[in-house]
Amino acid sequence: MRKKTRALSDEALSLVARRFAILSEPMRLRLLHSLVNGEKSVNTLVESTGGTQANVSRHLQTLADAGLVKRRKEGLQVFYSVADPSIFDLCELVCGSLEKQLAQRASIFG
Amino acid sequence: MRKKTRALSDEALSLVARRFAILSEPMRLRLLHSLVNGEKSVNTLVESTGGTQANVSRHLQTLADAGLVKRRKEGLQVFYSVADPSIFDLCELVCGSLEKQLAQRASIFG
DNA sequence: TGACTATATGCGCAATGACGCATGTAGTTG
DNA sequence: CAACTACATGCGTCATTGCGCATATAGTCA
Repeated sequence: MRKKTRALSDEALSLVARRFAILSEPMRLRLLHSLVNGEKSVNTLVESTGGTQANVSRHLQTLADAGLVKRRKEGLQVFYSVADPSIFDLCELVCGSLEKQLAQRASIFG
Repeated sequence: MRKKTRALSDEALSLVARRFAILSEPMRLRLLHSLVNGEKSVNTLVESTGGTQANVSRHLQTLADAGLVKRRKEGLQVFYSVADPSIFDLCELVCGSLEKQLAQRASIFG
């Protein structure tokens, strides 16, 4: 081994960045959160998130393309479910970090 | 408690999304990776990442605004260091998830 | 003060992505 | 087949953001 940590390959970096980008949209986070207790149909998700049908569908497509959710068709309806539970670990880590930051800021201001 | 998980507030959702957005840029990930072993000056980071000075500076600004890195000025130079090590946990989680996905795809095709 | 170095920033361009609207497609039921 | 439902998608628009270029600022040294 020459360099212990050689320059990260552009591809690897792009993959990781892309994964974070998928999670950088409030509506997609909302959808994932709605799916935390199991699969739901698109219509159910539309109602629980308050988004338009078109927008919800597109975001679900994005999540599915990234492999974060799974699609299951049953008759007229399509059910989506979380394919990669590690997403929630990610969100918890971020939330914890944000809480720490807010707590610090709060202590600064009083 | 009425609803165990009430609709996530827009503000909270935006904060989390914003945090993910910060991490969704390859150059910023590269910068953070360069900082894994301790603080570095902007010039050092320019060299180790291969970016332009202006671009590196701006990305560092973005990371600093988000509270992910700390700024320390010493004479002419400015040293940046990781302020929130949980970032690396995030990246490892994502990498692990991506590896799993790739392994699955590989097994499908071969 | 003036020259030099290290870093930051204003500006313009190009690419990306989210959204709404309308429409397309698949499946069900009569 | 026609009508209906659930979902997907093409298109146009708008806002955001990354980048390069040039320039500004801050600190050092002669």
